[in-house]
Amino acid sequence: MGEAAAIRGEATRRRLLEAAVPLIGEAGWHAVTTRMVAQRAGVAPGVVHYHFASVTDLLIAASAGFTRAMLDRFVRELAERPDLDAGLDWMLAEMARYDGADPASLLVAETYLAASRIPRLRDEFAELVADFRARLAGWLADHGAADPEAAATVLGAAVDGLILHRGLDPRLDLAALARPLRSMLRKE
Amino acid sequence: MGEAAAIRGEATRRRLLEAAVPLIGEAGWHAVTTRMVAQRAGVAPGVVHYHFASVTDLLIAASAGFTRAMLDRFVRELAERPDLDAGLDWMLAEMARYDGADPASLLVAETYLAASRIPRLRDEFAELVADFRARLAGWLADHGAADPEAAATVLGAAVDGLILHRGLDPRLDLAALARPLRSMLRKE
DNA sequence: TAGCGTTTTGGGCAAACGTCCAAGACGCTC
DNA sequence: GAGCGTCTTGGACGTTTGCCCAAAACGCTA
Repeated sequence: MGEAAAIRGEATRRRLLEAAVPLIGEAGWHAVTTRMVAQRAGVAPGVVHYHFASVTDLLIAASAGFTRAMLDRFVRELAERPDLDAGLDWMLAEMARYDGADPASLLVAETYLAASRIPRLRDEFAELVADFRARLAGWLADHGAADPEAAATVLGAAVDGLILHRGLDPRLDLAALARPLRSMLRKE
Repeated sequence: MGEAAAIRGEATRRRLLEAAVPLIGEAGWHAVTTRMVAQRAGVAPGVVHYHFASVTDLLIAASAGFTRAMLDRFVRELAERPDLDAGLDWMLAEMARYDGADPASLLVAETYLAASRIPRLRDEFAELVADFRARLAGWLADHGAADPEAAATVLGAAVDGLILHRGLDPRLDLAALARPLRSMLRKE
């Protein structure tokens, strides 16, 4: 049988996913079309519906995959910071790499919205975020933060919110936020 | 001249805006169509392009108008709270009224995203949010909060972020967040 | 009542959409 | 080289979109 063809097909599938990721951010979830994805992936338009049942299916797979990898990397790198202050500073520096209008930031925001209308995506995304929050709370607890569960919730929400706000005003000074965040985590 | 006609026309224009507001939240910015808005407003499809140059124009006017009124009310009611703790509790209670999947929450999120792609909307929305942040910082300063500028930024971002997160998990306990937020605002 | 300015109507138009499909291309086994 | 399974192609289909426009409706003035 055509084993090489199957491998090549898998590569095409992956290229479609990789092409879809920046497009969701650039054009918006609803504005991504089959032809758009196919063109950026360098394949014929019809190939999308060979590998995916629908455009929505492709977008769900692409956005969930990207977000999962992103959060994973975030938590993994955070774990390497020695204490709360270093972790906080790293988080703020990490966020400074995104201006809120880049494809990665926009993809996450688009996925939040799409999730509110696609149950399957909401379930998957909710699990991702809950897992992220739990791991963040664990790290906070391990490093002596006060009220780690609630603090992780506020911190996680603030990260998403700040990314949105930076889309409106990229000059927003993230480093200046270290002080109030530190107070929040300080015990007693 | 037809003065009554002009008044009636203005009423129709307002009805189109009012019809567009929930639709942006329900269907999503890109999914709102002329015929959809016209039907909900109870008018013929063509009337949209009589009162607005384009669908995008209508959506910009509708979303900006709604957001402005919402933030205004928020700041006005917050000003009535006597101290930081009462203000914080009120904010959390206010947010609990939205489950993150209601049209109002979704409209705000949709507007953030649309703003990233429509310069005119971004400018208008950025001004709204900056003004809100400044007024929130003013209230915090008046009531003795530490680092009011930075705290207002974190607080404002956390509100938006929490609304997004509640769309994924409506059971998220907002009242439990009062403690870390209080710590953040505490002086010293 | 006739004329005028404004608003409203409902259908028409080209363009773009998601999806499908018959035909071809490719690599593999006999 | 023939046959087979998988992947790829490019165009066709019906639907829906934003926008436009001639005609009708309306309230007003003269």
